[in-house]
Amino acid sequence: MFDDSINRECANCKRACCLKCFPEEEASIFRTLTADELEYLTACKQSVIFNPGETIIKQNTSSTYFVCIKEGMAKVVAESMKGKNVILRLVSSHSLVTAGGVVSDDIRHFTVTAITRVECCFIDSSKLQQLIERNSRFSYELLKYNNKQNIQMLNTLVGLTQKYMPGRVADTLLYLKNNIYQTNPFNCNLNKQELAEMSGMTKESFIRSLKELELSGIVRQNKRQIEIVKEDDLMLISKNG
Amino acid sequence: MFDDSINRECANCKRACCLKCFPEEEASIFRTLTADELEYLTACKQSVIFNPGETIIKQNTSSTYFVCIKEGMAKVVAESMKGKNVILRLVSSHSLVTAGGVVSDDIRHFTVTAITRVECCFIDSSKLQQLIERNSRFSYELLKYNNKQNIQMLNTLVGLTQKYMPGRVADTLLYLKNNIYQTNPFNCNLNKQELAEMSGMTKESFIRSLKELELSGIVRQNKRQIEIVKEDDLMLISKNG
DNA sequence: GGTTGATTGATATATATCAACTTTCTTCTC
DNA sequence: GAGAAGAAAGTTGATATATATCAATCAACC
Repeated sequence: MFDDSINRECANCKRACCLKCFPEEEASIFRTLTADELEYLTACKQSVIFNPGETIIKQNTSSTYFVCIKEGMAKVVAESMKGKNVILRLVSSHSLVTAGGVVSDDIRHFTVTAITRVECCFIDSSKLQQLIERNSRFSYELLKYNNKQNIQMLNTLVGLTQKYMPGRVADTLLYLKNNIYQTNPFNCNLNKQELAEMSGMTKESFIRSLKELELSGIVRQNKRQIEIVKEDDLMLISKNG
Repeated sequence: MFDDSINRECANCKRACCLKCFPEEEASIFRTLTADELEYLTACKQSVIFNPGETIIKQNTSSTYFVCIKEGMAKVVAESMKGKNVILRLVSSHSLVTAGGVVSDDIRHFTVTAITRVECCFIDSSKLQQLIERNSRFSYELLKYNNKQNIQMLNTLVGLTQKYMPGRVADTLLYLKNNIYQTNPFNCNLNKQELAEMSGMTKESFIRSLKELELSGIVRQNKRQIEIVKEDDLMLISKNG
């Protein structure tokens, strides 16, 4: 889709300046920026590559950067005591990741870890503040984006606290199909531990619950490929908790 | 603190126009507004009074208003299927309540119900959008406010999904003392059912868990008055889940 | 005196934990 | 590049436990 040579150049140089990170066609927050503003935002940004398993942002650390994912997939994790984690959502290309900080404080409120190889850019968060000053449409989009995440988090909260395991597993599967992979038999690049952390349970419980769905003929799985066979039934399970 | 006659007038007239709703001394989002902008925002706002138990905002309904609490206390509730609710937070004087909508969509994502007698104002949400256009500091504060709520929700999510009952009860009690009543033996105007809904459990479980804390001498309770006797111990329980 | 909220007890159940085992992936060696 | 050895991930079963549910009693309050 993009000029490959530019992408490769961008990936290699430490202080890349390619605007391709923010494609105009995308329904991105950044589409509200003028060429000048985009130039300002992306000048001197740091392009970094992470390998699977590497930490991109670490919870409870202080930072004055925010991150834009250019390529690959990462998980947004809330770490609690005793290594019990909750995966809040997955982020991929063109996602803006502020990790809860940036505007309210400089503390990262969750950890972001690469699942696949991730190409991303670190941009100084003060630039965001400058742009909010200048461009009200940008502020508005940012606010909208924030709000959406808030609502998503609300739904996650209600789901995790009120639904039984089958409902939570159904939610995770539907989220993966509809929001992440967007194909039906999808090749899941998350392990069972991670899927369990998305569903608020132990991996053993997740496996058992998923197997139930398999035995009912609602889903099919082969290694890491998952197929939702009876989506209506799965949605019913999601709804009835 | 305020001129009583104005307050009374404001409470009585259906289309009140008093600016006292947004006191300058308060650390309010509205302090960033100019006199003109504040005038614009508050002109023609609807002042309404709700009795305890009455619904101020109803989840899943569409609305083009947002609410400012002038006086009293209300609970922000996420309703799930089968009457299982989660109380997300309590709001009182000078709280801005958008119920998850306003900027992203016009759908209310949770219910707001009066606990005490509540005086509040309904303001057209399009005005908010106008002010975001005009005043970047206001946008910034709004964004900050949104972010804070996001982080609070995150903490709630992690607490409710990862902690055992004693930890969740401890969280609720500390929240009430530190953020809501701000006195130590506080007179709680929530019933046990509501306290349970704040802690993600049934009322029976909440009562039992609270009694444990009472028997350990960590809290004391007399009717609806709750006193936190050993705050350090309670914080430890909150921390260790 | 009846309705509502609070409390306690007995029991059921969803889910976690622990442990064993199997499969798949990785890496090293020849 | 094939096969062996080791590590990691996945799976299954038995058991423990946190929490919900149901039912009954008790206290408070119009």
